[in-house]
Amino acid sequence: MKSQQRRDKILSCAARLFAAARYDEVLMEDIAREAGVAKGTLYSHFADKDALYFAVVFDGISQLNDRLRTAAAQDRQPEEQVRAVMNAILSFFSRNRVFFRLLSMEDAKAGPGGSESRQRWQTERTEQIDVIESVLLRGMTTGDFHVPHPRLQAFVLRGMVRSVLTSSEKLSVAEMVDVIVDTFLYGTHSSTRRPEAPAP
Amino acid sequence: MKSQQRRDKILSCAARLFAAARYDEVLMEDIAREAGVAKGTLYSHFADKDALYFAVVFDGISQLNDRLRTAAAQDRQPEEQVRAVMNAILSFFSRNRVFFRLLSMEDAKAGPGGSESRQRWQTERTEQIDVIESVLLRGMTTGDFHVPHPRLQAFVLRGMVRSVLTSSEKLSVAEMVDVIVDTFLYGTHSSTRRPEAPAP
DNA sequence: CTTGGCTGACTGACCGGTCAGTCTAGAGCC
DNA sequence: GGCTCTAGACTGACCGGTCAGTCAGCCAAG
Repeated sequence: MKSQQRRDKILSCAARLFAAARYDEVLMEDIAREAGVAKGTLYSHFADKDALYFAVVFDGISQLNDRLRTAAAQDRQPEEQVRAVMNAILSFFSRNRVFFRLLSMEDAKAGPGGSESRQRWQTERTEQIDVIESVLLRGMTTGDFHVPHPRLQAFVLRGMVRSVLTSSEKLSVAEMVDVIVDTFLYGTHSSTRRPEAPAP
Repeated sequence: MKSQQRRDKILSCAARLFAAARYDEVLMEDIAREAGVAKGTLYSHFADKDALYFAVVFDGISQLNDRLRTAAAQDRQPEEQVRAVMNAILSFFSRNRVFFRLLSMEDAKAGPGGSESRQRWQTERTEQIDVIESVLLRGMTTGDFHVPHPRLQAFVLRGMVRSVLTSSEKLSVAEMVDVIVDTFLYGTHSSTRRPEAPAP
């Protein structure tokens, strides 16, 4: 087995374990056993436990951000663009529940304080907000959206993904996208009229 | 100093420390020093580190849930009730940033698996959703709201609090409530008309 | 004097990290 | 092809620091 494959195997096993238990409950030995290598081998790929942990986390968020950027890059009608972005995040996470837990946990920890890794995390997360915000801003310039606090509402929109995935309601990705976009764009007050659903 | 006071002091110091660092980075000795007691004393109030940790967490969520229930109990117009509920959560968290971090972190960990504590956590969190959902349902019976997925959208509404607090935008609690309620009820699409703001 | 809570030095399990030894792939040579 | 040699990746027993939890003694209050 090639070195790269081995490294990937370690990363994916570590991801599973870190998502399932507290940092200090996950032993380097467990990761090694799970990945089918010796403990020492972990240290020839990663400097220490922390480095391995963050390698996992950054692996996840990079994949996600790539998809996000791609989805936002296509130019379409603003509403469709919001849909595309939400769809990108939701389908990534529902394919990779492990990363959903992992990134959620990391997110909860993130704060003003900061090691180097913590700062890089901040950067990557901010980039997501930038992307979402830019979609909202574009919707404003076309006159489609009315978004008085674009940045804040970008946070809200991103947060909706987490909320929907956290609820244990069983919906398809498409349905989740619908609920989010519908709620975010058209609200839940009866006075707001949303587009008619196509007749059956 | 009375035993109860001492216990409370331990709890509040532990809360601060657990919010600021990873579980395994917080030493029982640190908590003791901070609280001005000896390490042994911790063990006369709490069975072990885990018990202390969960005491902190449940202390926080109980306080929050009390306020939430109270806020939802008053009967007013549906929109005002949503405002009141959001206001309760937001003002609690902005007064107790520590609990915000702590509960967010715990939330990210929560999942299907479960020790006894984890299950109790699940119960308390579910209660919040029940309260919020009931407010939405009531809004539907009065015809004010249009909420096709009440439970899911209760999750969304609760999640908005986190999103807004996570964004580092500096807003007052009242402003945050406005943004949340406005977005949730009236959406961000230009076709939706929200009530006129009162003239200056 | 007794009691009950507090103290903090102490213990030992535990686990991150190391490194001397082993194994393997493949280069170089006959 | 077959043989040897070497680099460097892998192994896992071991080490040593760390820290949760204990408990013998202390002290203050009744």
